[in-house]
Amino acid sequence: MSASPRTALTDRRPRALGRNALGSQKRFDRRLGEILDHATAVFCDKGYDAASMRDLSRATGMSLAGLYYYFESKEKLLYLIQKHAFETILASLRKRLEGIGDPEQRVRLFIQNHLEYFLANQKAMKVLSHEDEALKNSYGNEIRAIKRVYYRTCLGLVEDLMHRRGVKFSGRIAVLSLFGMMNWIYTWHNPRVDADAGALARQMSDIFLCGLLGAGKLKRNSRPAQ
Amino acid sequence: MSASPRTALTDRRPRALGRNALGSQKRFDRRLGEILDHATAVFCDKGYDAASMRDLSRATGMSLAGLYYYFESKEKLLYLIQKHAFETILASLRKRLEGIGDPEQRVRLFIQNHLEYFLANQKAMKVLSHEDEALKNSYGNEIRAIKRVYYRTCLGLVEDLMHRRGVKFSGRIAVLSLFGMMNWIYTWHNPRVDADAGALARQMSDIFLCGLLGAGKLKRNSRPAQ
Amino acid sequence: MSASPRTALTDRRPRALGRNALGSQKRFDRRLGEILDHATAVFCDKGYDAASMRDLSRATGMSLAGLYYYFESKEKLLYLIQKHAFETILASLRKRLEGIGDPEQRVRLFIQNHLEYFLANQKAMKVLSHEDEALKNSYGNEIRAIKRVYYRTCLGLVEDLMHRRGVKFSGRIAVLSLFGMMNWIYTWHNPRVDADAGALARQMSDIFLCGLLGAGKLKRNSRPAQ
Amino acid sequence: MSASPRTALTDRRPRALGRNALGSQKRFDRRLGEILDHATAVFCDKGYDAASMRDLSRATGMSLAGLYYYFESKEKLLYLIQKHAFETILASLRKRLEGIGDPEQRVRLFIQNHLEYFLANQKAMKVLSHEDEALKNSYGNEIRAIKRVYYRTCLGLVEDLMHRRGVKFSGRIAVLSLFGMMNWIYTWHNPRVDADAGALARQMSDIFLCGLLGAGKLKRNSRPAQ
DNA sequence: AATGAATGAGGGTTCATTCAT
DNA sequence: CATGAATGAACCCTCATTCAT
Repeated sequence: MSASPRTALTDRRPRALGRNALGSQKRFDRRLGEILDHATAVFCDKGYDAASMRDLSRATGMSLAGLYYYFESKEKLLYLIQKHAFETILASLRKRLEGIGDPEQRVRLFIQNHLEYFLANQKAMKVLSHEDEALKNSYGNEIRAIKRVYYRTCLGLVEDLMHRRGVKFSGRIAVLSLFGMMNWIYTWHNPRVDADAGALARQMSDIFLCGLLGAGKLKRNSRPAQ
Repeated sequence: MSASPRTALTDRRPRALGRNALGSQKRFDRRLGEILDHATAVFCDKGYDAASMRDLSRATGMSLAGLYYYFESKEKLLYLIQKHAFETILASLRKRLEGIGDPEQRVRLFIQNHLEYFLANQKAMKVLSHEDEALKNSYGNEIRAIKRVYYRTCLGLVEDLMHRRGVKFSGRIAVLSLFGMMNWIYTWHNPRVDADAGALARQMSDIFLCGLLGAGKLKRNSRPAQ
Repeated sequence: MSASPRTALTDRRPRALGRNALGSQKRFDRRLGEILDHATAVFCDKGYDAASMRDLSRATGMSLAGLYYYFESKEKLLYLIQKHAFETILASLRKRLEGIGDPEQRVRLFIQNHLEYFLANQKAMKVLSHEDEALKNSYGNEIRAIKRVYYRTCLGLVEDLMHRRGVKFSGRIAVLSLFGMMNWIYTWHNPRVDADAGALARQMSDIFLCGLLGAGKLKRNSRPAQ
Repeated sequence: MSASPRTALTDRRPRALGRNALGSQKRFDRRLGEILDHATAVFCDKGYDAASMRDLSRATGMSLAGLYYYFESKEKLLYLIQKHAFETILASLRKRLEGIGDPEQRVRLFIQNHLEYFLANQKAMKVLSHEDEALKNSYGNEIRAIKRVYYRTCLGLVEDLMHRRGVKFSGRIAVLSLFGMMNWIYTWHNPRVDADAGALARQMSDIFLCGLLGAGKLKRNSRPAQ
């Protein structure tokens, strides 16, 4: 995570920056990214609620009070982790979809993008999937808003495809089933045993697309449930 | 939710209970079941780690110390909830599978059984799905053992079906994808908006079965991963 | 302990006794003695404060509430144990001193009586020695009163002896040193390794008597402290 | 009471402390020593088991949580108190024995050292004597190891003396009787009534030495028990 | 830029005890 | 004669967070 571009994850710089402003800001963000990485690992292992700031202090090698120089609360840490993951995956998706016209290809691309990021950032994605309800109030609202955008993007792709193929099926059920297939991975994927992101994406795409297109041609599913 | 046999709970009580009247045993189990139900709701809402015994005390209307008369620890509560859910769903599955021979029907039945129980006991099933790693040591091992049995049952059904249809696909990926589709439901299902268990089961079965059988006939999936 | 004579250890019989009164009282006292024995063992092993009524319940095989039929409180249990021990040892001492005139023999007899009871009732005596300050208020006062009688008895014997031999030494220091020697035994005596009560009594008597009579003839101890 | 080296306490703190300023270390140790002193008083008055961390919080004027910044557990507190007492008394003993050759003088010096420390640190010594079994596992083992060294030192002095004087007596019984005499003091010594350490040491030394040397010349004790 | 020291609130759990039966 | 069920108070300990430095 710390390697990816990150621009001003937080604006909570405590005091006016002198002539060294730019370098200082950069250093701040680098340190912050490192902490975020450690926090991701700890939240992944113990769960957000069970993880303590002391665990984080130990993991980062930074003092308890030092952490609060970078983050105003434990909640904010989770918020930053989740926001960063969502924004990165969304940005990557948008770039990849540019110039791709074929609706099936676009859905396959969505799945591939999701799984590649998922397996390359398993810990962050587990935290994203598992700590879905941990954030309350404005932090939570902001994350939920991004999530909705992501969901709707997928829904658009799927409905596009169904429309082109003359298939009738509940887009909501289809998309949420797809997310289930993909996000559940964090509960079982073992890198030493299971296929890599490319193979996994192909298999899940095949199941999902054959399933959706096949099911959509059966009589009973021809009226989409709301 | 009906209670587990009393013997499981007696360890921490001052002395072994010998000659309980039958009525007393029944009353004990009824009270125990009520508490378990409240605990399920609380664990569902706040998550196991974030839920406190004081929350439970409030929810049940029983004193904090009173709870410990029925349960020796918070962990044991979660254990009993998860064990009960798994055992009930497994027992129901076995009964339903009796006398059904058609492999596709058997897979459909598995899905239907899972979703019916899932939606009829949403809170318990969220606790089962979401608190998968919360239990440690022997409690955790016991639950994981039941879970493995359940997983293997499903794997058997799916592999049976693939074999009959001459389909090649990784059974592991197929089954885990199916579980993902189904278990993810707890994150989105809204009884006022979404279809009921029967309809949902039909739709997911269609996607999964069309998907699996279709995908299994594509060239690239003809060699099962690992 | 239950084998020794015990007359109405408690008068807390809950209701009027019918025609079966005497037998009932006997049965009550027998049961009570059994419980007292178990309590002695538990207090000895864990210490009075660390021992819980649940420990006692377990040890006696009686329900928690059942214990309270025999004893009104945990404190009363300790009180009864200590009182019984002191009264028994005092009664035995008085009997043995009857008809013995020689002052040295009388002191030796005191030591022998103390150590015989100590080793025959090690657990009770550890509870007596170690939980010296655990009892408060009236229970504590009563025990302290018996203890004072016991102490003064010993002091009388020792001062008698010193007087006869023309020895000057602080009786208080002498007697309290003797009690220290004897009571400390509970911290080290191992029945499989150490001598029995008779031998031990002889050795301690020799040390104490030679010591007191020898020391009392040195110049510097000839003015007793206070 | 001076504090133990900080390293012993750092385990539970969020991260290993590296570059503490020397002044900081000193301040920490001073505070730690103050708390240890208060804890000693509280453990002395109520007993280790009956004393609560809240009692300590009250006695020190520090918050409950604040105490845990200095000590990781109640048990560790007792451990530090006992260890400090034993190590101080042992160090003092070794210094005093240097250059003293006469066996009798060496035993007298042992007694004097013990009683001087005992009366100068009555509370700590009561905690040492009375809470002998409270510490379990590794803490307990460590304290027991120091205690054994102390015991054997004394045994060596006493056996030396007996050998020089041609006296036969069980060294074990002699030494343990001496410890009994001395350690029992915490149950009765009243500074306003009783002699000071010097006088007490002289009296006890006289009793013990006259006793041992006298008893060792009586016929019956000429074969040492075990 | 980061820390040591400290805290109020709350965590899970156990306590001695009671009372209707 | 003895119990099962229940409780308020207290237990030891950890939490996220702050603030002077």
